[in-house]
Amino acid sequence: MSAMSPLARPGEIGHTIGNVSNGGDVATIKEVAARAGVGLGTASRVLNDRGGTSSQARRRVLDAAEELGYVAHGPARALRSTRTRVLGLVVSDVSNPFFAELAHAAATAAQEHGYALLLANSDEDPANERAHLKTFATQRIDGLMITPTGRDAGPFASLVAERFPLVFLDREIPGLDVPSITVDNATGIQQAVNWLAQRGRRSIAYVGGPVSVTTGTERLAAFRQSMTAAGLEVDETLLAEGDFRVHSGVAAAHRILTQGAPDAFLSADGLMTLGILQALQQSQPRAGGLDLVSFDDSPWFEFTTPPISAIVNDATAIGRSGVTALIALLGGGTADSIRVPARFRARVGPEASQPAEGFEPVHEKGANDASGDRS
Amino acid sequence: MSAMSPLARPGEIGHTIGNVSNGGDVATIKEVAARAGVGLGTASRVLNDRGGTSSQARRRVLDAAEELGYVAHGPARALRSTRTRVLGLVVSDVSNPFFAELAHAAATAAQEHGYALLLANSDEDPANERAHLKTFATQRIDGLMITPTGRDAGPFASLVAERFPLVFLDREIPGLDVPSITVDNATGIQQAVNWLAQRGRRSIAYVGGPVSVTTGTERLAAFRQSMTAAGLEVDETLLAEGDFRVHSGVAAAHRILTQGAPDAFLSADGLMTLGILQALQQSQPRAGGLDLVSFDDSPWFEFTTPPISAIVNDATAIGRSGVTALIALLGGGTADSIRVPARFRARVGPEASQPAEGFEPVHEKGANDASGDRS
DNA sequence: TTGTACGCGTTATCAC
DNA sequence: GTGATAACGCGTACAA
Repeated sequence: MSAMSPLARPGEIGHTIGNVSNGGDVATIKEVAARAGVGLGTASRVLNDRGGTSSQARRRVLDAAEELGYVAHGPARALRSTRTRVLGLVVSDVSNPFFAELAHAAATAAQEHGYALLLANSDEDPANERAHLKTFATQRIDGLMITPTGRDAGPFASLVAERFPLVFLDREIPGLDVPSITVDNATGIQQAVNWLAQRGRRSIAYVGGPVSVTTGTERLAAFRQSMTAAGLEVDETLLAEGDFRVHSGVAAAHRILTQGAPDAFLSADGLMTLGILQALQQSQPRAGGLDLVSFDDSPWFEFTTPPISAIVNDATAIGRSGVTALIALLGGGTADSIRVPARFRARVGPEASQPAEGFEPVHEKGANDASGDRS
Repeated sequence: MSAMSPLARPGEIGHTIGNVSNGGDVATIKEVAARAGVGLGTASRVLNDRGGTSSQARRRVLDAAEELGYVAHGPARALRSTRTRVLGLVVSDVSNPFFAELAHAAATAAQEHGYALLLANSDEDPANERAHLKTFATQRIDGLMITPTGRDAGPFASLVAERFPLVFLDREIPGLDVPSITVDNATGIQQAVNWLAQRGRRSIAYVGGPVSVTTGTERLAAFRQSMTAAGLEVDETLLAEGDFRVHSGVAAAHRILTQGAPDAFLSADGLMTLGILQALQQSQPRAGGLDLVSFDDSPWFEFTTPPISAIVNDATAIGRSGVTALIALLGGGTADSIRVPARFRARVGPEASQPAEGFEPVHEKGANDASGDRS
């Protein structure tokens, strides 16, 4: 059945995608050339828009391609050109809203540049990460974006040595000269701490990420520094190291609440924030209230008790910028590392009514424009 | 530089992934064979674990491959075998938590079966969908999973005619004989409506999805039927059609609240639920309270006012089952359509204290185990 | 401007 | 058990 199936519209995909169940009998460029009555080279030139062809031949080739439903054979093309038009994205965990938004942006941007996107989740396991890199290597992706797990340069050393197009997203590996698109952790944390300090909070608990990744270490360092700068003391018993997952937030908060009585919690990531919230519900409400601040924003932070203030981490910007940087690398150029700005979004309940000046208040009903309505 | 870069560990990916910036000088199977002192066929047989080789030759080939850092060339392999070991997933929008979880499960399952996963977002636009199918076709994916946008069989007709491995996820195209993994919309909605009825709610507003997709129509039909079965009347002014995005939930709720005074809202998807919640905050709280129920669960539903009850839509099961079905198709077998069970999770605030019997109460603090802590 | 021949890396089919 | 060799679909240098 090399004829088009009756239901298929001309120019549609369809029969051209088949390769397994059927005989893989898709029109080849050779057949297109034959039908157009031209040589193979001419057909190739026309289909790749490379000029040097008579408009007559061009017409005939395009018509033939249309009629046969020709779709270029990527693997064959890749074999010749050493380019697959496929990018790879290894993310910690797409089911984390931050990475989901990042993946959405990256996929869209890749598509805009004519690239397909292979997705994989490391789930914070270096073994998974290695396996995915191997898979991607076999697929011969043209470039790689990754949120690296761990601080080990090993898995990337050879890529760097070969100057393979590589971009780190959200995190980086210290000492490796690889373009990275990261958020401005320090400023974000600092704004949050300052805001808490202005509100009179003095005993601030901090639930950080794993020190094995830069987002873990940078945010923790920023917290310490910001506390000192604000004239507050860091109580080591109010510090916990989580793993960017919900449960670690629960556990951390429970432990902290056992050992002390903080008047605020600062969390290094959205999922742990959820965990902290769960733990808080199970504890006695503190007189004087308690502020909760999260790295990573979510639209529902507005609706909890207490409302959750956030350091807005622009995943879309990181995803898009990552693709842009990678495309530059692919073109043989260079790409600079980028620090995406973070901005603090204060949210307070109706009872605590004096807003600290200089911060964006969002507790008026309906003033929330970043409502997660994206598409 | 066909020698291994010094930093690379043996067996690591690395230089084998390079193909653009460097000369693409990766060890080929031919070089492996030469170094092992065997023929090309023997090398291929060993590297593909196809037996029929002496253990001696086997050893030599594996050693040579290790030393050269050989990684199979997927495109070349695909050219010959007509199999890419790549699956495609087109999802409505990965930044929607439901689809994010689905994508996570699908990617993991694919990896377990030795497949890579191409991801794309249709963003509910048929034009995007077509473009992605075209891209996937060019890449010669082995099989496709998709949450179809619209009811038009056109884009899939030729795939079906060719018996191309195809599975619908979450939705389906009526009249098309394609295995689908969908949730049991009817039962889920029915449980929700019954629960609301038992709580004495009589004026229930419904914010549905677009009627252009089966999740939109099925859930709406189930709502009407369940209302009737529960002895309740459907007030047409309390019905709205949204588009599965936040803003449509806001708009729908505003319109409904202008025209009537429902004592409950039922939403066909998690994002619209968020929108409804936003709208509710801007309106006068209703005496007697108001129940909010959402198709799709989220861990934070526990913490809002009012708490949000949910019809739990198991995205992980859908994603995993989709891959399983696709793998069966790839093996030349058949796959049955599956209806994943939905279960209702009631959540009520502390003030409304008489729980309806027969439903799972989750408002006790800390009883929430499905806390979104996945990885 | 056009057609032809070669080779990309791999697997499958043969004789040996 | 093993090693040549043909083919997969395509881009391109080269000849015409």
